[in-house]
Amino acid sequence: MATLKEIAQKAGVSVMTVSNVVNGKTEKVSKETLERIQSLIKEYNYVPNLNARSLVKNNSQTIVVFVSTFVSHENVFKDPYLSEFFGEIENLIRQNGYYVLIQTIDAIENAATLMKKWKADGAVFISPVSPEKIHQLKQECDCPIVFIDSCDSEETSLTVGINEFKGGFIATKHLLTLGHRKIGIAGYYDKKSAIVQARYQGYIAALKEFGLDEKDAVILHTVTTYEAGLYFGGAIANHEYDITAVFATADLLAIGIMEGARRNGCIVPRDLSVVGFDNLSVSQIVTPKLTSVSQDLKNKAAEAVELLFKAIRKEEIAQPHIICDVQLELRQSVLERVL
Amino acid sequence: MATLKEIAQKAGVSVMTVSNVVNGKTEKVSKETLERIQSLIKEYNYVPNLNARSLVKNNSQTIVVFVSTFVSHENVFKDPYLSEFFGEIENLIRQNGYYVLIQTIDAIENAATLMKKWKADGAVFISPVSPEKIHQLKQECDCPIVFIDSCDSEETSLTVGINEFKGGFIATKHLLTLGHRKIGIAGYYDKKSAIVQARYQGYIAALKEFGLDEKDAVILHTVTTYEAGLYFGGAIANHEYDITAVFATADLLAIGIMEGARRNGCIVPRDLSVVGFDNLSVSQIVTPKLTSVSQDLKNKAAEAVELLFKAIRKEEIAQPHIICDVQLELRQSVLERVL
DNA sequence: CTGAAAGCGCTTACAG
DNA sequence: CTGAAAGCGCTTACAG
Repeated sequence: MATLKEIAQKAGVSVMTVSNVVNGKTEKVSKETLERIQSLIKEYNYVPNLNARSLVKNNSQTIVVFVSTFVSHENVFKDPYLSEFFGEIENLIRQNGYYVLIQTIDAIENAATLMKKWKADGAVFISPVSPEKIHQLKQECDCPIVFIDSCDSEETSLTVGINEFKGGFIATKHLLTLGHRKIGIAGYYDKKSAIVQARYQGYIAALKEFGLDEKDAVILHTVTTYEAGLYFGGAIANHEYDITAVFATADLLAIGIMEGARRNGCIVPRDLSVVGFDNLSVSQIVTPKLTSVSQDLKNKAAEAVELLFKAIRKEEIAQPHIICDVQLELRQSVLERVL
Repeated sequence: MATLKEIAQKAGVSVMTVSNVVNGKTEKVSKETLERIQSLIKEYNYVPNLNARSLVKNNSQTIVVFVSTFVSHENVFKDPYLSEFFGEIENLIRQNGYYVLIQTIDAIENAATLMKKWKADGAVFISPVSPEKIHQLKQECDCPIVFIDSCDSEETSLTVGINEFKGGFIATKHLLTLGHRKIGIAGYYDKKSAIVQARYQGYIAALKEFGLDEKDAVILHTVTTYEAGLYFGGAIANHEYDITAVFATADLLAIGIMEGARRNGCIVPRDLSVVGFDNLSVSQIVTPKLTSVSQDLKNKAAEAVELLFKAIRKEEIAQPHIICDVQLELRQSVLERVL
């Protein structure tokens, strides 16, 4: 492997001059020297050693993308939402001329060490992190970090999320508008999860707008998997819940509910209307196609990366907490309720 | 940020001694010194600078995972197969104590430069690479590289693939065994793609085993998308092809075919049997559930990573070309053909 | 426009 | 068991 020094010797110039042309500071170099060096670089196939550069510059052109395996200790890239979002993030970081180091972690504690080891210029956490952990991470790290789908109101935290409240609201309102009055909400109802809480609040707000209230809420507490959906779909079909529609806080859960209901003789949307959340591409493939709350992943990723690079460039950040819009994708899993 | 030097000063020892304890060479250090240094490391929260270490060791504990955007310039992580496989690979590399740098590339030419810049210890290409490109990459790089789903017979190339021939064979044989004699094969029939060729050869071999031959083959030439499937499903329903079953070389295509056929009054599996390829998790969610050729992604990833690290450790490699087994997941999209 | 030199933080023989 | 010193390949003031 050729080094700066070798190229400099062949060219009969100093190392510094070669360094300058490698880094595009060509205004400091005479035309002849420039050309001579450039052809030498080509000839010897010179590639700068990033480790050496990073050592002196004390950075690394690297962004670490963290994804947690807290919940499932499975392969997190099986999750289509996470994979697709990661793809968008990777794309944008690369376009900014940075490298992406991907790291799945089971304990947030290791994250800070990793960033320091690498002299990372920034980091993105694409799975939710609690406010306490966010606080801790900010203490330990000196590089900017953007947190996705995490709730933290501190001015100095950078977060990008979606309007969870609105998601719950428009899903429920859609069902109400079509005449449904007995509407369940299915999901992992965890008081600690701000995300789920917000969706639930949106659900309640919609109910209230139609003269119902909290005691009309029907909560189907469950993990958000296809299999759980099968179970609850069956339960609904067997009238264990008195509802004509259900808002599932995850598409896979919704799809499971549709299938579970069908297996028990309850046809969606004729007998039961279903709205999902996430608008996974699979929701367009199942029968009936699933009506779902959709987020614009491309936009969300763009906001996150923009926020990150603004912070890296030490620009002023007017709005450190970005909330992306959601909308309802109308498809075939919802039908008017004839009263 | 604390450095070795600082810790050494506080401890009243040389830099080398601290380096030794950081690297676990504790047998060279007296117990008291060891403990003193360890507590200092903790107190000052010392984290070694990987860039400095890499510079002197001329490696980086880093594996680059390349995924190409040749075909679609879209977000490649939308592809569930690729995402899941990447997740498995990432998992295993990390468990081996290495870091993974992910890089999507549109031109293979950039790959070699990147590996050199980073002093990568190894690389994995998770999308197919042509034999010529493989040859070129091996010339330019000095680190081991494992190629997934790529065909190259050179002794010095490391490849991990699946038994594509068997995949085509068992899918077709399954249909034949159930009485089907007019069986189409749907996929991107590209003479240059060894993968597709092998599946096609398996299809033909199965036909021959049942007294049919190449002229009984019905090729539905198409890109392997859901939308294309919709079209061909419709075409089949409208008798544009004289077939009672179809082997689709991709699940999404197969699912599209089922839906396209259904929309045109042709019910799967009653009127048409369908076999897919890849066994994506979505194939278990659609109605009817899709019978599909399945590969063991976990095993494939394990083989790839084992091969890579064997090469990195310079162990002898008995078998540089690994072909993983496939099997047929029987579900609901195939029915016996009553003659 | 170009050069000589210091230094980034680490590891590694070599010597004691 | 411990240390002094060289060196990895680069960048960056500083000087001319």
